[in-house]
Amino acid sequence: ENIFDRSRMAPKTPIKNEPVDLSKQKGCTPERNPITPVKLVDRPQPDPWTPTANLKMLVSAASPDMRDREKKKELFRPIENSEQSDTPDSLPYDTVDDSTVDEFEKQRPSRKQKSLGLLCQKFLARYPSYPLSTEKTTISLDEVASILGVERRRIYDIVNVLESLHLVSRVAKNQYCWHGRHNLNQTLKMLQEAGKLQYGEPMIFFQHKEQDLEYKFGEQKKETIPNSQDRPLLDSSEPDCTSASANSRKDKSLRIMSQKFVMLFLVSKTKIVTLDIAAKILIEETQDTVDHSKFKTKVRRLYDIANVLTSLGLIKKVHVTEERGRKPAFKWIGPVEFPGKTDEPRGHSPTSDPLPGMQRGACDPCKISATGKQKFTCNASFNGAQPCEGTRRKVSSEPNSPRQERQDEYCSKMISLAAVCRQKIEEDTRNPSITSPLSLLSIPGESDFCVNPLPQAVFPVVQADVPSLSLSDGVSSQALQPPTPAASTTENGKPTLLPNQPFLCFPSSSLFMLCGGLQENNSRETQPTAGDVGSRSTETQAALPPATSQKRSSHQCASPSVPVGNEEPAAKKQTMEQSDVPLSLAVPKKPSESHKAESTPGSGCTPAEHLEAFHLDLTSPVASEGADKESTKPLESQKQEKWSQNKDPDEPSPGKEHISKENANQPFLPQYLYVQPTAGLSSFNFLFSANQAPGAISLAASPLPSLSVPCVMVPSAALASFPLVCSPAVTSTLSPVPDGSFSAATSMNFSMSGLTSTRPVFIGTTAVVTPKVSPVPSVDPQQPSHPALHLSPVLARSCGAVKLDSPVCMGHPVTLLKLQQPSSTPLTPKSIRPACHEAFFKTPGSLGDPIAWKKNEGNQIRNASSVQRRLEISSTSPD
DNA sequence: CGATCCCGCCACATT
DNA sequence: AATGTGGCGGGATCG
Repeated sequence: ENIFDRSRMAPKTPIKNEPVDLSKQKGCTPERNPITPVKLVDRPQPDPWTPTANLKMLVSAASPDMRDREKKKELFRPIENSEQSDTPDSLPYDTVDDSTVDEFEKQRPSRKQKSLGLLCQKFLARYPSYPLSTEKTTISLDEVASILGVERRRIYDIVNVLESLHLVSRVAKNQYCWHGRHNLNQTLKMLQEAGKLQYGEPMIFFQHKEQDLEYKFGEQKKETIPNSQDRPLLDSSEPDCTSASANSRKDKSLRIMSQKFVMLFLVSKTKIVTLDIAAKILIEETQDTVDHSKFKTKVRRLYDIANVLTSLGLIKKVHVTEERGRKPAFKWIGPVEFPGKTDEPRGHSPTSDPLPGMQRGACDPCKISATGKQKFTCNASFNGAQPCEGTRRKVSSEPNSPRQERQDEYCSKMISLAAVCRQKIEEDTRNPSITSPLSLLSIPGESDFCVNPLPQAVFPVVQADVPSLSLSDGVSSQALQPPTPAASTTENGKPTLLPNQPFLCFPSSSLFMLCGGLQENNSRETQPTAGDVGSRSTETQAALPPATSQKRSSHQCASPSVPVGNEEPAAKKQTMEQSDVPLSLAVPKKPSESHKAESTPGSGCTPAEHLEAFHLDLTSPVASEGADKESTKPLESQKQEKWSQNKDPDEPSPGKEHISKENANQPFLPQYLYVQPTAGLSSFNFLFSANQAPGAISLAASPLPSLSVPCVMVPSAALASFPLVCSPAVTSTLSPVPDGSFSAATSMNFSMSGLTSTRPVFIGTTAVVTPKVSPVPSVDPQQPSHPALHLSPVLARSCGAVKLDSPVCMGHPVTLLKLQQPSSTPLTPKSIRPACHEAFFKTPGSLGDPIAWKKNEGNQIRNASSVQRRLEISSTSPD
């Protein structure tokens, strides 16, 4: 196209030649000449100029119209430059010129293409999220500006925000140093703490009135202001800069604003901040007084900041329905809890990862690195201390996906499910014994989706709920009650575990691992990571639906994510069907002390890293969406089924139970491996017990011991969000806890929790519960071996072929459900399965080649919208 | 028509 | 003074 234009332009241009802004031209890459022979100005050389330059030249020369067009084009070029269109000939255009031209141009250039958010993504794509420490990446503003085809001014907008989060630091004039997200969590934590100080605790920014949320800041703000000034908070970290002088300038208002803005999110309970509120707060004025103009300006800046944060995957745009109507707002989808503290559980939501492509290399590495780094291992784990290491970071990928659309649907579904679940749950919960249902929550993301539509307080609810579930710890204790009726889906959604049950549910997110005995676990981070990329969307899916609160039956698991548990070969089928639900793991053992530990924030344990990766994935809305749907339906059906099933303990959650049993049986290994889901898997995570068979499974990647297996799958999504819990391992290794007790779980959670969010995963020790009974529906629960076997096979397959559907299915928790209730299957299965399948695939792949997977699948996946995938999957499932 | 937010002028800071 | 930074808000575009 450009070509065309150029050609057209050429004539004119040459003549004028004016000055054009060469300045801008800079370093563009030289293009091929193909096109343009146009003589650029003086220099005949076609090539030399970069596309941009040419354009500019032309533009200047050209009429205004032309300019615009040109500009637009320019934008593209940098990015894609080459698309030469071929035809210069395309007469049509030429002839038509104007009209035609316009069209073209219109297409391209839209204003959005130049948006700061997009620009920021491009910018971020150039650097690895987690650069090796060894490499120091310096960023030249001029260079970047030219490469990206924008004026330097725009780069400042991006860099200033990034700097506020310490992703970059200014080293010299025109030079910035890229740090990546390694310290992001730390920075966020600081901001959160600073925010608390300033703003006071959790604010109540909003209160949601029942359904609608409102945010009121009013008063709360007040305080903020005072402090706000202080930059110290913000930057305390930034030392360098500081040089004294620094303060003075107006400085950095953008930087400061950015930090404050982030703080608002971190302090907010709902994690949603409306623009106007933020603007008011940031303005310092507490009151409305502010002049309108000032307010307006502030809002403008906030948009700039929000675009960058959105690109970073830390927030996403949502709308809040208030009294007056809907207001633009942003929801925090980044990590919420930082190791030390507990905040709210959920935090992230979905992010899509559109970017992946962009980042490509970078991403992978990052992820990988991340994974590698961390492991979330909880070493101590079970024993009380939990030393977990991991940092968790959530990384978010970039949001952006369009896909969200579907979310709504999901949301609605979820909601309904949630409601149902809730009821059930409530009922279930009643039993005190059970602590709470667990919910998995996978869903944080969901809420997002929902949010808009649902006024209800989904968010709030969710958050609260989640915590409650968990067991432990401190995590979130706050919220405990599940219940709000209103609570939206999320609550429900999460899979709750039943108290007694021995299972754990994990959210779908990707990763985590647990270790029972082992401390280390291995996490396979890499895979997970990979998963993120590829599967992100999918992953989340699993998480969602948590609703089931059912008691013991596997349902729980199922609900949100799909857990899978089973897997026998034969079983596979079954399993597959089950799919969606999150898995629950059952871990029989108990952990002894762990709980306590858990209670603590778990700073240590979390597997941050993995999480991070996951988060990314998780975050993506898309994923969540998917999850929701899947989960939802299933849930419902499940519920019913479950209910019925509940009766039969045995059948129901096969996977889980047996697992648990197995675990019980095998006490040995407490360890589990966690495998992150890869993209495909997204939802599920697998846990393997260390013990088992020998190498049955070897994960490709992982070093871990191969485990044989008894694995548990956990939905990845959930995990990400939530802290995982590890059950104590199994058996005895740890101290034996009473079976029933949660302790084990707790402990597990604990560690996990630290990580992530609040949501916890639970693992119940339960073995107790039904091990016998329930034992897994799927196959034989009883036989521990099976599981192992199953898994292994699966794994093997996965590795080998990865594709296997069936295997996959098996793994998933879902299966469990199905097993229990065949009837239900139909519904659920579909939805579920898909997920499962994917998950499996991915997983396996991940195991084998995580990376490869990503690429392959990821791409594919990406291509297809999540929805599509689902559909596809679902279709498949039927068989 | 309100929400977004691109664009780039221009002031202030730094060199 | 030149150049780097970045506040700021007009007004175009989007939805």
